[in-house]
Amino acid sequence: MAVTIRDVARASGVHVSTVSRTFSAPQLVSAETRNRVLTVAEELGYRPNRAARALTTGRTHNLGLIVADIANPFFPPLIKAAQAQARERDYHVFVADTDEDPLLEQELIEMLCKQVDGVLLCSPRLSNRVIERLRAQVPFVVVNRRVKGLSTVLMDVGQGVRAAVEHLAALGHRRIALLSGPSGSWTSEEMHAAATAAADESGLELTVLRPNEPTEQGGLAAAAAVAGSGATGVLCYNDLVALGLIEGLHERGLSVPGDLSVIGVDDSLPGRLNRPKLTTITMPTAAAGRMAVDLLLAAVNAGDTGTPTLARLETHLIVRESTRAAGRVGAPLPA
Amino acid sequence: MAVTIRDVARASGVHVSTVSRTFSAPQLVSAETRNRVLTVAEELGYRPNRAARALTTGRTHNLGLIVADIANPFFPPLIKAAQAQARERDYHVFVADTDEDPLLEQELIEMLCKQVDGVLLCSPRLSNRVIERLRAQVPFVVVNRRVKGLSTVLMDVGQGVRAAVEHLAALGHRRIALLSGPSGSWTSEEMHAAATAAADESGLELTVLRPNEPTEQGGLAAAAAVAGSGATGVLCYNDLVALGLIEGLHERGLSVPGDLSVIGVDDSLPGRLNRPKLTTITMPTAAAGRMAVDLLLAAVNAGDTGTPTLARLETHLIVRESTRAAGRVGAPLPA
DNA sequence: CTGAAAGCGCTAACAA
DNA sequence: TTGTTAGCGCTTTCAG
Repeated sequence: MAVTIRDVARASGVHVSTVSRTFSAPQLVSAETRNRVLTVAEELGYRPNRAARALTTGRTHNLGLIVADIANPFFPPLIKAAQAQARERDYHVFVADTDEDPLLEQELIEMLCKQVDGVLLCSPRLSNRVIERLRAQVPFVVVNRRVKGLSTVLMDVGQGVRAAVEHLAALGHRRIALLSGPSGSWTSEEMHAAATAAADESGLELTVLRPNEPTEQGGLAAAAAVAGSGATGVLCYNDLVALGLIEGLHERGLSVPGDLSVIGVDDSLPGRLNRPKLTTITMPTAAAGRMAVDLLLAAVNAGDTGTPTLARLETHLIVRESTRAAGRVGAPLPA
Repeated sequence: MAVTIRDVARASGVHVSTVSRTFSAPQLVSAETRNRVLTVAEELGYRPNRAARALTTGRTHNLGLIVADIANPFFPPLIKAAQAQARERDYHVFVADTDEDPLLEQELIEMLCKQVDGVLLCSPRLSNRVIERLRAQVPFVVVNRRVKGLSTVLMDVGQGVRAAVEHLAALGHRRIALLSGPSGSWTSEEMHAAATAAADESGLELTVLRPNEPTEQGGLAAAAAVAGSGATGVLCYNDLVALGLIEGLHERGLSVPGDLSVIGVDDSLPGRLNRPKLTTITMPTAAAGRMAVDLLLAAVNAGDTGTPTLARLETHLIVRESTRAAGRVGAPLPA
């Protein structure tokens, strides 16, 4: 086995508790001994064993990050930002993928919770009831979902959706469609509510098509329904769905933005690289990841006494090339 | 604090060691007591504390997974597969992102190694020397890099590269370019070697442009050089670079596949969704992730006695829409 | 088959 | 400022 605190104590001629202090409360140790211990520790390649430390302190310095699908391009920037932020705070993060399965999600939380100080739940599919039961075991922070009493990071997709609907209206579209996401998705509900209200205000006719898988297949599968709906502008649950839809429309001889305008959500890499470049709603995933970690750490440190924080992050419409004035095939791109 | 083994022991009227056995060596406990303990444990919601267990057994049942950039679409499928496989084996995985920084990579390994039974290094940028020093601390398995004495999963990109070069030759291209990747990348070296050999065999003139950032920016930045090179066929380090290159070529009024044929590597989501759909070399990332976990677990269980395994996974050329016969603008797609 | 006891590596009172 | 002493939750001999 590796070098322990005892080896360092022996080699530097002090008691283990002094070595311990050197690392966890350096100011309680004289500069002289501290330096000696540090030198010896360095020479021996000593690293405190965090698992052992966790046993006495009750703090593992680990976080759990649970996402529905790592391969969905929405998540990687969030994961990346979260683990970077965590590392900055001297925390490590377990990443687990639920495959969009609520049961697996719950099981993962229960498996992980003994090993972490807190869990970050991203767009969870779990029912609020279950989440509230689980929170007795471990602090949670939730991203893109509202759970009473929990700190939350929300990406205010409604904002972007309103802008998107207005954008479509300004381009002269009269009938629009919304390809919503999986049931249980907070984001999808928000989009629905915002789109309904905004369509109403702009006097647009809105068709809601749902539910759809949050993948390119979902979009592809919805192409027929969209084509049959008479809508000329489509707002999709995410970029992948939008891209799949464009593909499916293409197969039917319909062009984007020539025949239909399509808008995605996420501002993901595939959308940015697509041709036509996808008009989309930004989701500040990296910022959300960082913020969620900070809120989680705050919750961890506050114990049960802390008041939950609600962070609302702005989203924006980014107009690119997949939207265009209605009914004028070949018309120039909007300025 | 949560419910411990002691609570279960008390509530079921047995000694803690019996409870312990019930979970870690059930066959040593009579069916009757076992059931009683299990029932009580269930009722109390008891979960063994893995950190405490690790202290005595020396096994954390955790793995570390270190990648250069989570946001690079090459990695998410690998991460997803690895953590799924690990969970299957009752392991959890820490995911850490090095931002392509060798120093950070080393630091992460050292921070993590006390908490994990083994580390999965994906396309590491670390020098072999450092890796060999570190392996004294913790078992490693390496993906897409050869390190003497370590179990390794290699995606045999050379195979795909040869097919790609032959494909280009068959399409009538005479001058081709290779946009290689970052220095220190094993994959890039392999591509270089294979491309050189294959170009030679096919009588093609090969220009190597390097190094390039493994991102769309890298491809974008290389567009001028590619345009100036006189090559009509380009093989890129990965799909992102290829997509960036296509973009940059476009800005210069050059079309793909009309004027130039472009091939990527990875078969990533953005490449599949791009228009033209990218001709690319598959990288079996999911299979690699699963296999790497199994090799790592084997190494963990074998201790120092095990012989390292070398797994070579096949790669293939997938011809899609970004390649076309040379010099015949507007010619039909190849069958 | 079960209990007792020691100890994994570390921290946290408490004394000195 | 440092050493002493007790554990944290669990496994693992060793007896019984």
